[in-house]
Amino acid sequence: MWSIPKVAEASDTPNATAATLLGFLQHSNASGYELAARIEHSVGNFWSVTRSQIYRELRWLEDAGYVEVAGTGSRRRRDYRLTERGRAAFEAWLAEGPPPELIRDSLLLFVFFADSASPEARLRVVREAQAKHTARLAAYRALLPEVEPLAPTPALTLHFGIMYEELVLRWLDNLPWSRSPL
Amino acid sequence: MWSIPKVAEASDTPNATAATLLGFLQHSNASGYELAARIEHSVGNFWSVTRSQIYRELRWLEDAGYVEVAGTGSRRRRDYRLTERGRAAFEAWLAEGPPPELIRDSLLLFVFFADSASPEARLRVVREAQAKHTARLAAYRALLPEVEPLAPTPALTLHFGIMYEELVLRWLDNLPWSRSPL
DNA sequence: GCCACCATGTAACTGGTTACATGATTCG
DNA sequence: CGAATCATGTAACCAGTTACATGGTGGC
Repeated sequence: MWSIPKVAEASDTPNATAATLLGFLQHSNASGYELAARIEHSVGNFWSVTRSQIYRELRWLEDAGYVEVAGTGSRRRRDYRLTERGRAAFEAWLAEGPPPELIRDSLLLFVFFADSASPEARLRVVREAQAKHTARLAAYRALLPEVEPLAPTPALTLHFGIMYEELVLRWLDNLPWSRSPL
Repeated sequence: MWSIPKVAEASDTPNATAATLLGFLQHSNASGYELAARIEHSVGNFWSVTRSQIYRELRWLEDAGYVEVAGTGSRRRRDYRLTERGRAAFEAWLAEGPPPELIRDSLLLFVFFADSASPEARLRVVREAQAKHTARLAAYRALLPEVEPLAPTPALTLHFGIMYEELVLRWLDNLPWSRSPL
């Protein structure tokens, strides 16, 4: 028995982060920096992407022929344009659909182990989480009337964000040690 | 101006995954394999940890003096015991509290871009997500009566899971294309 | 006694984050 | 004009996932 020789076939399907870039390049050309800025305030709320990643993926996308340099600016700025193949790759990514996701939240980890934590720590953690999530909820609510008329489909994710923050706050409120003053 | 010489000070605070191992070792000694099994069905629902990681962190924890080999079994099995310093490190981790987490969910990414997807893809994605989350919800509900009496604090995370799955299902149900038969 | 499966672990890769570098621009 | 800040990007590190390896065990 011989092992099947492994053809080093570079995968040609973009990962979710690369696909995000393709998605944003549909509308207009942009540099990595611009993409970062646009992403941060929209998708960034539920799909964090850092600039480092963006540049890496842009290089990869260029190698794959999914984007091309549309122009170059001062300092080392390069603007990218979506190619036809890139558009197709984006549509293929959409057609495939997202893999099932799991929650991954260290606040839950803390609560899981909360019996081992001091009452002070428990209370402080809950208070901090409440502050954080209250702020996010307010930010999402403020955003909604701006976003919804212009972009109803993306706004569906904002609705999710709002429902989620409300849920977390309800849950925090009902933690047994969240009311007792130590 | 000289740059400050960087002392290669290996950080001594465990990351959340390592802390999880310490948390589980509080009750009883265990091998990496056992830890993996215990974690998978409890914390694993909201803090996924693979065996590879576990072994890496165990080596690190041993180097740091937070766990020690308590015995060795067949094949290369090694059972670990929490040390006093390890217990202290776990408590320190708890006292510090979790960093604020962000949602990261590619289903939301899909919905964000859903205007570019085909109606078939939209419908299929929603249906698959509904199936997945319905199954999880059922599993959590089935687990609750077992877990809650024995471990009420950990069960709080199960409550969260249930509320979360219900929320996702509600949201999916209300997506504009989720009802229309294409 | 061998085959299938379970227990146990390592290695390699991918993706995400943090830290750093450096060229323009604005403003007091 | 010099300092602060913004725009742009690279490099190094860390954590998570996938794929592989190998030693025991229990049933036929």
